[in-house]
Amino acid sequence: MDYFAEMEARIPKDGVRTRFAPSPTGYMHVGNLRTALYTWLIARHANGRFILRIEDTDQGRLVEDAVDVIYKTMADCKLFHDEGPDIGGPVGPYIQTERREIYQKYADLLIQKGGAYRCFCDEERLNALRHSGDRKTAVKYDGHCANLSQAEIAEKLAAGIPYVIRQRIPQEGSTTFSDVVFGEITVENKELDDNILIKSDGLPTYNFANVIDDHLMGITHVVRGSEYLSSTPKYNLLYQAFGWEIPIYIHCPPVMRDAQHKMSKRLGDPSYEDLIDMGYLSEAILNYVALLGWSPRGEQEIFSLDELAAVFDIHGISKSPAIFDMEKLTHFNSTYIKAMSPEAFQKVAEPYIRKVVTNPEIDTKLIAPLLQPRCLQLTDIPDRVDFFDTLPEYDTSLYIHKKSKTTEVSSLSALKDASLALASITDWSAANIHNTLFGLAEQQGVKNSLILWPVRVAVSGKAMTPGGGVELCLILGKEETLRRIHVGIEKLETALKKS
RNA sequence: GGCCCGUUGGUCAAGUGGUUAAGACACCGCCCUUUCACGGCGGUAACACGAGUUCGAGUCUCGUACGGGUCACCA
Repeated sequence: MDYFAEMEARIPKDGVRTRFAPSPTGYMHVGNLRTALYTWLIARHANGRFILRIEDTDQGRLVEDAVDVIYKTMADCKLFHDEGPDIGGPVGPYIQTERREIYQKYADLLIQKGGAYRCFCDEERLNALRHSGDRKTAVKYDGHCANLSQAEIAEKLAAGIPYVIRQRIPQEGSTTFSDVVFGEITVENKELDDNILIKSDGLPTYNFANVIDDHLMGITHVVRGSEYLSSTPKYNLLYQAFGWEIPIYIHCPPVMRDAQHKMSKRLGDPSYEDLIDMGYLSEAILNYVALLGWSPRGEQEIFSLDELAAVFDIHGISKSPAIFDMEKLTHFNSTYIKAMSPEAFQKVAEPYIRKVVTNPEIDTKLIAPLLQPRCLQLTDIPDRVDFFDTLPEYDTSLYIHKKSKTTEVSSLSALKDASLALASITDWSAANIHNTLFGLAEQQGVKNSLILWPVRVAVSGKAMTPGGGVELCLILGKEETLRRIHVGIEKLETALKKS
């Protein structure tokens, strides 16, 4: 068996195989994450295999540890791959720089078949060519080296002139391909350029590597961004030149920051890691992103990864770009937070609470349940619970609540009564605090809020708190509660004396 | 500029010739309530424009406008 037959023989031919093929940039774009998700979903839906391939052929853009970011993100999102650089597989290597030999052999084969040629043009000539037209019209490669004689080629090779390998595009006819999302697209071959397949450093460009790898790795569904739509005809010509079967194409429209611009790190848009740092849960991000450009049949919006895999249908992917809406993500996030078990929430909330609540006397296990139903992002937490540690300075106008008809005067008397009543509690439990304060209201024949509002303000110093007065008193403990109420009484007395 | 693609409320979107044009987020109002929130109920709001085909068009065709992609030894 020759080299090519051996390579062919390695290709698995058992069902759906998809691949996520990021370049290691050091972070995960939201758009990339969505592509990864869809790719994973297609494989899982079909009980197929999901492959991770690293596209690192651009030596100029190497980023330290960038591959680790990819592994970490994928694992974080539970988008586990079946084959990849770290775990191997039948059609490795899965890192493009380790496949150099393969691309070179196939490029030589393509030259033999007439589908490619060596080009010795230097940068200077190419630049001159590019600027030759009137600035507005793009200039294709002029085919200067397309028809060199064997003798000329041998001579240049012997002289050690650097060269690239270019795709030879047929001058006549047109190329049609079919995309699951965009339908059938036809372009005239004369619109296509003789793109570079192998760079002078010997590494392939995306244009070549993606075709070779997708074929050799047995990829059945090619999922990628719609920016590749216009070069897909060239890839098809490559598949044809090799006599290979063309995969199913699924081009996804971009994720936008607004109607004009793609989301971009440079414009300050958050990457996946940024969103995590902003207190979003990866499950919520994934769920939101799944629906950004794809819609299921029914009206369900909340899906676990497994549920998504079960219902995901590539025909539901939309053609038009979608604008990323942070507010809707936030909605998904709060929904996921509410759905967590109290234990799970306690665990993720703990570090955020402890950022500001350093007093070891305070039990975070009592705080977390108050936070859970009203937490949109985990990063909301510190600002909401900081008062447990130290009572903030506050203005007595907080005691005035129009709806409950509380005033500074009524609050002063409520606090005095509450202070007395609470002081007599021996067993500091939620039930006892509740009965004491509500009993007070009943006994005085006033609305509950007339007592509870001032108590809550006095112990928190805030207009907004997680939980009501009873919960806060319980968490703070008897001593601290009474101390804070006395602070409140003094504040009110001073304020009232002034006026 | 050439080529390719897209266009349903502010946003995500359903819709495949006949619908009161779904649903979700956001927004507004009401209710509940020991605050805010949560929750419940209700509301405002859309087929880019113009021709054509058809008894009938968001759905088909053409054009216009607007927007995007692409035209690298980047992916």
